Amino acid sequence: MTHDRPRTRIQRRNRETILDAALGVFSQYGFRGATLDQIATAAGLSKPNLLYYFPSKEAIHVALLSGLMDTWLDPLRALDANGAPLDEILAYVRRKLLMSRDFPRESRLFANEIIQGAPRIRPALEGELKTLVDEKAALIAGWSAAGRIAPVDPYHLIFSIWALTQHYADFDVQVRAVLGRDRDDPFDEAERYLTSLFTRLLTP
Amino acid sequence: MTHDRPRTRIQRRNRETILDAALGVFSQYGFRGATLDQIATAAGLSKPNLLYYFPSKEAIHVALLSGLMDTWLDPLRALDANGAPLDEILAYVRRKLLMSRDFPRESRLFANEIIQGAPRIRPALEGELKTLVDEKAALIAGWSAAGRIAPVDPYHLIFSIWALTQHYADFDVQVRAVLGRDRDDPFDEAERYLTSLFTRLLTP
DNA sequence: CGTCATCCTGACCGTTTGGTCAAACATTTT
DNA sequence: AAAATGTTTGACCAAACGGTCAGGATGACG
Repeated sequence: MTHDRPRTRIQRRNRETILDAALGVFSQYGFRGATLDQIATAAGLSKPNLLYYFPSKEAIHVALLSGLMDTWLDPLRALDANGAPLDEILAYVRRKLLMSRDFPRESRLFANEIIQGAPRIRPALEGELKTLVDEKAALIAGWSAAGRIAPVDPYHLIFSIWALTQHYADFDVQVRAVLGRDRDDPFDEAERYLTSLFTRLLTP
Repeated sequence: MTHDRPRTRIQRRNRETILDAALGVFSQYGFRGATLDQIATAAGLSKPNLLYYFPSKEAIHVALLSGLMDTWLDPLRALDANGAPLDEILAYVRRKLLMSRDFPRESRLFANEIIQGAPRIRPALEGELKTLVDEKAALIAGWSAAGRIAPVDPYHLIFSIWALTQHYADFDVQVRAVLGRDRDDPFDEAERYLTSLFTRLLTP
């Protein structure tokens, strides 16, 4: 059984190779659209060898998703109650946008899962995710009530940060098609635009 | 050959039934993840009968996408150069949000296609879509330069409208999971929030 | 070097997939 | 009512799918 925690370096290396390859395939085609052969080819391994490291296709997908959820929420977790409200939120936007730029495959994997109805991570959405958002929404509502930022619905503020930042990862093809070739990097432009947007929105 | 324009009522009815069923399946599982059997079952027809009306799985997908593109751009097309700038943009946001509420499957179909790298509609993105956005971006830039709305990057303004409105369709499951059961309809809340957001952003 | 656990693969299996086809059934036209 | 046209299906096919397995190759280690 190699399906527990990895014991050797080969296991660690190959499991990582597989997850990296699977991330690329799953994020593009979704769970049902991805095939073990695609993943195996991308990983440079044989199909039976994949199944030596993971018991099934679904196990690979689950491993990716559960590993992802934590990373994905980190930027929000770092929202600090002791910081300056506007700066904290702008910093959060920036962190989230950087994740879109540096981990677009992860963003698309997540998007695929949600669009599909979140069959595998619904519990995490209603548990872990909701708990964290509730907590941070309360924090933002506090800032709002104290007049330190303009009054906003904190939940929809968070949604709008997710939507705006993830859009540049998930819809990258569309963004680049519309902007054309001879422009600045979309992510640089987005950072300026989003900073300005949220500054205007939240300044009391 | 029934693959040209429909001639009889039965053809018109069945083609529509098939497209409606296919929309549900493709929008949830993506092109590769969807199966003809799923579509056939959803449509209440036999699989060979599907292929009597459409030559292939891909033909169904293409029929959906090409029919969609026009509908999808209509709200933006209606942005009127002669209207009051802020009202025009707010009305556009509202139209787009209504489409997310009333046609979430279409939104997800589109999202799936883009996330996948737009293999079937890239030309439309770089042609039809880009042309329309360029035109409307110029209009918005004009309003901006004339001081009728606050200065903004018109392209990213349009992106942000897309991102914010489509988020409520594509990530519906997540939105509802986070908001919980005992709240207002997410789309009503979103309308108030987005109206306020764009008003603050664009008021000079 | 030997040995033992780990790692890898070719061949294979049952099922599902997109698609075909001849023939049956239904409808319209004459 | 008969002929012609349009619609539907059961049976079928080759390819692709997720997964298994016996056994060979490769490494770790005394």
